[in-house]
Amino acid sequence: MKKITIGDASRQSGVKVPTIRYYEGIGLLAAPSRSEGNQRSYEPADISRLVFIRHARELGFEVEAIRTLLTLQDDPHQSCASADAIAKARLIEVEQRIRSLMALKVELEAMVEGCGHGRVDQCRVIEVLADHGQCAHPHHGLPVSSLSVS
Amino acid sequence: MKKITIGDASRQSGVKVPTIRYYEGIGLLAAPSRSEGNQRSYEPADISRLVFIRHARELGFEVEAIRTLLTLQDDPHQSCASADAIAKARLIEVEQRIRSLMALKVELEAMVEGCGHGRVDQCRVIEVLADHGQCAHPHHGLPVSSLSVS
DNA sequence: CCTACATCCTCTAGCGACTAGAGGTGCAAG
DNA sequence: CTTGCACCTCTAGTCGCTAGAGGATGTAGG
Repeated sequence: MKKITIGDASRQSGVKVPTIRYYEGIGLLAAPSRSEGNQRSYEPADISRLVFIRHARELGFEVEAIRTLLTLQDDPHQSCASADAIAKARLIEVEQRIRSLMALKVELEAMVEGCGHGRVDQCRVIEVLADHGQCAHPHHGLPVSSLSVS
Repeated sequence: MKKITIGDASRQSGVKVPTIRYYEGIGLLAAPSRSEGNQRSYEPADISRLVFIRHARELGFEVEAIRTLLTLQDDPHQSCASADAIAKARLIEVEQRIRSLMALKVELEAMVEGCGHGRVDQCRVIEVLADHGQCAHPHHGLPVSSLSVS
């Protein structure tokens, strides 16, 4: 048995070292055995689990959803209805988010296009922001709190 | 002059009461005058500023970008090149985010469709998550850290 | 065997943009 | 005068990490 250090686990899974420790802390990944010098030593199964987690995160699943998906994976005789429901919910979220972003895109394009590159008092960017009534769409349908840049 | 309470300011602007106080704390909104009983008393101009901020947040602008946009608005003789640049940068972000989400949508649809609604050991949702090689696309192009649900 | 140096360890604090709650005060209606 | 809501300040929590301090371990070369 060759021992997999946390650094190797990171390179093999694509999950950063501090993130692996973080996942252990929140109980997404079981605490691995330790070397004599107290260093974490992973098994190939842990790498698979990390890849699973990373992929799910890339797909935008929340940690709590991933926790559920992982317990499902651990017990393959269960019905996969929950996994299906989680994926479907995420799909709906993604579709809604795409629609919202499309509306934003239209509005941002109008702002940028309308800007005559002059002074601020003629700038459509500033103007549109100050007066929501000028929007192409009445609203974008998202609570302010739910916005993210990325 | 009728005094506008923070509650009225909230209702008129669509920004929640604690968020208004938060914006004051981070210097996005000037501290208003106070009533005898130490309660905030807003002017109509403050409401406009809050509407501006809310709209910009709805469009996904970061607080720091909004801070810049607000200083531009406060000095209308400046060139609006910065405002234009901020809006353009945001537009590019939105376009990239839409592309990423479209890729996710394709993958999630394949997962959901492939699920035979049986047991977990035949579930494509779990399977795809465990093995990134099964993805339609090699990757989604986003760092894990940049993902958000909304 | 000694020294570098990378990698590992734990722990705490910070990010952005709020949100929730505790514990207390102001104010307007009945 | 009391009820009850809206307001006040302050601290701490949310999510999913990320950064840094300060120290221990492991490995490769001399």
